[in-house]
Amino acid sequence: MVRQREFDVDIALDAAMQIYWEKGFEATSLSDLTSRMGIQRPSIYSAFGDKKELFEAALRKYTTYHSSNVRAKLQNRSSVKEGFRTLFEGIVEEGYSESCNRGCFCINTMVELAPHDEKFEILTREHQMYLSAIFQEAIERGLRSGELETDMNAKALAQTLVVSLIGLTVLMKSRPERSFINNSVEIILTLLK
Amino acid sequence: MVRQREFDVDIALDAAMQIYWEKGFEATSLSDLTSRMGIQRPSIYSAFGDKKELFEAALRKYTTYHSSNVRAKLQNRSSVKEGFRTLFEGIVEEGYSESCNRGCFCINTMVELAPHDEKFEILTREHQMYLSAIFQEAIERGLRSGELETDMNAKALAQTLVVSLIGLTVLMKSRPERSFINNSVEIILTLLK
DNA sequence: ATCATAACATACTTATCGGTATAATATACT
DNA sequence: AGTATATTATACCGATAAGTATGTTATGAT
Repeated sequence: MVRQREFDVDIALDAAMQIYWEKGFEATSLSDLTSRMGIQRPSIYSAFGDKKELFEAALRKYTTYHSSNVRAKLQNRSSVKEGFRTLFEGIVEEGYSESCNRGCFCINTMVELAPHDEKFEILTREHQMYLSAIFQEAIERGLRSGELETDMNAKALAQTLVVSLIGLTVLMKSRPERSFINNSVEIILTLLK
Repeated sequence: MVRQREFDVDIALDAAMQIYWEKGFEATSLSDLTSRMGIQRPSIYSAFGDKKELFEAALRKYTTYHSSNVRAKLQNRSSVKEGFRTLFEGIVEEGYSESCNRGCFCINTMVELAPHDEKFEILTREHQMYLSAIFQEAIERGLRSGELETDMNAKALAQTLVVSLIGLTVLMKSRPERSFINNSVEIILTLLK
């Protein structure tokens, strides 16, 4: 039965993700969304629900995409240290190259919505926990292979690297001098020894 | 000549700071501002300019207040290490105790406005640079007194602590388990040795 | 006491906000 | 072919956004 949808839900959601990522929840209007997604207002409501539900779907899409991205960066290297270096330096390069520094959609949401909306407090927290688990696995791999010989707890170290990555990502938004960032990255990476 | 202002500009600005700090720029309406500041709309415009100029004034007030707060925490201790511990643990306690976790107004602005408004990119960057300088002074004091004997560059170390503090402050918005934060703080503070 | 001036409270303007009612259109099933 | 149903585009809704015009009130200078 019935007429079928003319747009691809996943492509539309990706477009929504891009604009929410760039502008945040409040600063993005439904007109922004319709023009970027290439569909009309009622199509958004029927496919995704209201503005906030669409935002949640976009953020969920982002976190899965981001998780697998991070995992890939850490796994596609034989050296764990090099994996983390690639990850951290990637954030830095991205920050300096893009004209508008979007940063990390999840971190942006942690700042904008988590304090006022429990759903996003949980969603963003869980993503950070997941990243921490990915980091921990990588560190434990390095310990087993003998590449790392730190006496620090792998979990605690992973958590610290998550905190550092958040700090770097956020600080990049103010476009500080490269030396500031480079200095920090070097010291953070010395934790992996 | 002429009628004199019935409200205290500084008190009104403080009220504006509180609400902007709590809700951010976009989510704060002029009605929010008038009710919290206790003055009428035209009074805001005549005393502070438009919504964004008021925001800028509020942020400037915050950064000076915040800088001196941080400086005090680091200086009112004989031990530099204890000073940093007080600072970091203060952020953590604040985050868990407040019902709405406002975090740091400057960091919030770095995320919300810096990527889209050069004025705030500069303003927020300069505040972080200033904090870094305060941190560096404290570290150098510790080196001179013999309390610290790190072989790391004091400036680079200060910059790393700024990055870590940003990361902690932001992550607190998702209210992670205490152990996550405590682990991180301990490892970050081991950089000071 | 009068006058010039600026702060005040009220009420308004224009634009845009998020969200929806409506009617036309297209498709799958009988 | 006809019918039921969901999608589409258009146009609209009330509410609220930021910002301002207006007339009243208070004060310092003459």
